[in-house]
Amino acid sequence: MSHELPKTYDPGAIEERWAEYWVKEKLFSVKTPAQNTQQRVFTLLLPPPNVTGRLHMGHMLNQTEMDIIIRWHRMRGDLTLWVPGTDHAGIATQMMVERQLANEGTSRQQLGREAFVKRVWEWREHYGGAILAQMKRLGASVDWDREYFTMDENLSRAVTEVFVRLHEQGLIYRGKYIVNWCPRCMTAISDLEVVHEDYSGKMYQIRYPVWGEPGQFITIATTRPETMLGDTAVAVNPKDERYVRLHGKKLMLPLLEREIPIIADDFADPEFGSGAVKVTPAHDPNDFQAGLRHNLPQINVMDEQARINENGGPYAGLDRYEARERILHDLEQRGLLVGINDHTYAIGKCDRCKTIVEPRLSTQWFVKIKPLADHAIEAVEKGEIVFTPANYAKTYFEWMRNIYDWCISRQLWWGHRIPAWHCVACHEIIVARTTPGKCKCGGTKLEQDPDVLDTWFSSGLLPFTVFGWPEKTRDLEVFYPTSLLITGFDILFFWVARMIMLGCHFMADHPQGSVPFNEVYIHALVRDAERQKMSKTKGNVIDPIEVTEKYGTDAVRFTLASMASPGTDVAFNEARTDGYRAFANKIWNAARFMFMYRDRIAGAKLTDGASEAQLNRLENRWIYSRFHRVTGEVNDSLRSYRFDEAANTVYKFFWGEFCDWYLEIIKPTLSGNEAEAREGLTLLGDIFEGALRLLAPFMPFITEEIWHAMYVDQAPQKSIALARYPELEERRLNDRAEEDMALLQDLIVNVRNLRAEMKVGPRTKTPVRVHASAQVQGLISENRGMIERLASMEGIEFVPQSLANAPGARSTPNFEVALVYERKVDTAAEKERLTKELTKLEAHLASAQKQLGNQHFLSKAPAPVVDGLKKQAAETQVLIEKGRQALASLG
RNA sequence: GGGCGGUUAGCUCAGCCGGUUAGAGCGCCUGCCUUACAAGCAGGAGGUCCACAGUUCGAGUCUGUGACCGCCCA
Repeated sequence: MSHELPKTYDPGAIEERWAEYWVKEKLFSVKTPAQNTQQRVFTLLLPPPNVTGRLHMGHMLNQTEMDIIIRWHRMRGDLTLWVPGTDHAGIATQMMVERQLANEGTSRQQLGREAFVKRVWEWREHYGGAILAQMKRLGASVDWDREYFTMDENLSRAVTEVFVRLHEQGLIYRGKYIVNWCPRCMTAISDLEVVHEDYSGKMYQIRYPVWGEPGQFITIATTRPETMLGDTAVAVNPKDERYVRLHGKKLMLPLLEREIPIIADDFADPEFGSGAVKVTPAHDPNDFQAGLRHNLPQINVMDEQARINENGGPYAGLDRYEARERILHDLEQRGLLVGINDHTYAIGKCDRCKTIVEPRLSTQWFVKIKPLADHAIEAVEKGEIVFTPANYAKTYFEWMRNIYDWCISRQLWWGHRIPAWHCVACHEIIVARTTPGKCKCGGTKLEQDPDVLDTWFSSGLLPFTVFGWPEKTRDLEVFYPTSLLITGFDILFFWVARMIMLGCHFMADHPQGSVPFNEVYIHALVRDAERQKMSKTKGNVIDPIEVTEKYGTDAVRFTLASMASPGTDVAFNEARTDGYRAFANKIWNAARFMFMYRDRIAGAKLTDGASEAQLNRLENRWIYSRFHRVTGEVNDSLRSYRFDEAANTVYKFFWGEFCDWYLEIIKPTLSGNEAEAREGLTLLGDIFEGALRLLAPFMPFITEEIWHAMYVDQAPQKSIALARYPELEERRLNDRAEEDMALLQDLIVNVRNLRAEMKVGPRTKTPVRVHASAQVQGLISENRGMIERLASMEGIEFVPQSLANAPGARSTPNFEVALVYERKVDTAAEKERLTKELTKLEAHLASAQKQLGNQHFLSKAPAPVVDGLKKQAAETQVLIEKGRQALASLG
């Protein structure tokens, strides 16, 4: 087996190969476990992307976080299941296919319902689920054998079952209410699917003549004058003295010249406008309520495309905005339009197509939500579900406590058809699991309700339906509740809240608890580098596949992980990705370094495990200690979903300690005595292999490639993803080694620093003088070779006298060091540097002394803080003295 | 109108339970193609932690007020 790695890291050359391998080998497939399985279980459900969707950065962030957590759990030995799937996405998909039909010069109406639905299925066969293919390429370690689609037969059956049961329990009802109506999609939509926007429009003042009292008017104000065609009253506040004399009288509705009553109702605000308000029960939710209170007729004046219908008299057939113009014109002619002023108000738009929503009276199906919400609130209050970041629980409560019934019917053709049948004879409605044969009245002509269900109705059931509910399956027993949900805050209400409500309701008797997941991790939005929301119209959308091709999947994943700190949005910055590609390249070259020595040293092996004998060397004790400390930190960070911390910790360790220091230190060992070189290389292999496992959840591709290459014959597992994740081993921690190493690094950096300042050429080796305690001298002597090489120097002379005022010297609390070099120090520059440093030190000492002089501090602050400050003050004092001497000696 | 979040280096962001001299990446400056890596190495500059007031022995961190930016809900 050849271990030649190309000189430059080329992600394109390795990633596709491993991505295919993982899928082909079914490495992440999980079979239904046997009855007696004791393994800890970790389950995650992929928030199903729309079947119409293309992968965007938000998905990639979401999936990266999930994959890191999943790979981490799997490597920790859990039975780890990640279930993928897609959502049929009612409106979105229907729109997509309708657009296609329009291009072909036809329409769904011309096709008819059955043919249209068939057409959508065909569309799905050809184009659906592109996103899952992209996920495969990105290496998401999901169980592809369990892939679902929300319209699958079994899932659809479960949807019917849920609908019927809720109906039986009185939690689903049908009725005529004001709903948000999208005139373009020609369907009702839920409150959540309406986005509110400020709109600079006009407010119109219109006079309504008092019936039978010529010359008397009430003036009302409205932003939607066209709805006056449906007015069935005008309301005034009962306490409003201006109108007391008109109570019980009637008005003439202008244009249609209909008689409408004046009603007294608190909802008319005396402070607003004239204090009188028109009441249109069929086209405004507040008016609808008022209409019910006063028994007013409801006159619907618009059809499903928001054109004025036959109730609009002469305006019938006009679009709502044409009608507005005509009505204003006619009112003006009659002298009834008495004012127009600018007015900014909120309008609702359809989330999907941005058409202005029309509140409209129509018959729909609703879920009575309060009983469901109560349990869902309780589950979070009791801590059965924990939110991270915690403040999202507050947002959740806020919404759940002010929740309205959920309109679940949609006037679409693509989706789960409502399992209700209407008897043509007696209009009875029969809700049933299967098509009923006949009605109670004996009628056999039954027509299924034409509506389909809100897409979120079915996705809200997924945590249990993907495991076979309503059957009592073994999967359900083992995998429900899922362990964690990772998702964006944008679907907190759409999806997360609904899953909790439906899970708590339908899984109430589940032995492991009814909640659909025990934890929810909410991540932020991915924005562009300028913090702008990515959008097609702005043209600032970063295509994850494109950046992936440019920098490699591992680099993009690492970027997202390292920027995913909770609470703030991710401003995706390609410069960062470029930096992490460099990191991947660093890992790559460190591996090449290791393989180079394996080829060079006779009989060398990388995977024999570490030799304890090697631990007599400081650098080895140090790197083991560091590795285990870092391992502990990474595990802690992942436990609390601090992907950013985990990524940064592992990055700093690998690059800043392992590569920059350790590899440099061991070079002579590796090219020296053969036996020692062999041992040294084995130890290097041990550390490297551990580091690869530590990195694997973040960068699965490059670690997989190098890991396999480390084994001469065959790796112990089919994938590094199946190896064990590193765990902190206390016995490897070595404070002493870390302190000693820190001191030596400090010495080396100081010498490098002096060399740079005195402009010593890189090839010139300089001797140094060191003044230090006997103990420190011992440490330096033992590691003389390392120090000389890394600091490009030759010869260390220990001197008894202080070097503080020697030219070109550096002082630290542990040692003083000076270069022996004939070139003169740049006196002016050195003076400046010393002065600056002294100022800093003095300020610091002053503040330390002030605190130490404070009795309250001494008595109240914890001992380690006081001792630390004392030690530090003493050291600072010494450094100041040395600095002053040095400054004085410069003249 | 109600609620939530943010403001730290030129840029993008960390900074955990208040505790020693506030960190990283990118960018910038200086010197190096040192046989793993120039996508690199070594060294360096760069901060009134938005403002004010308070709590505290001690505040980037906690509290209040204000300014600015953003988000969600109505």
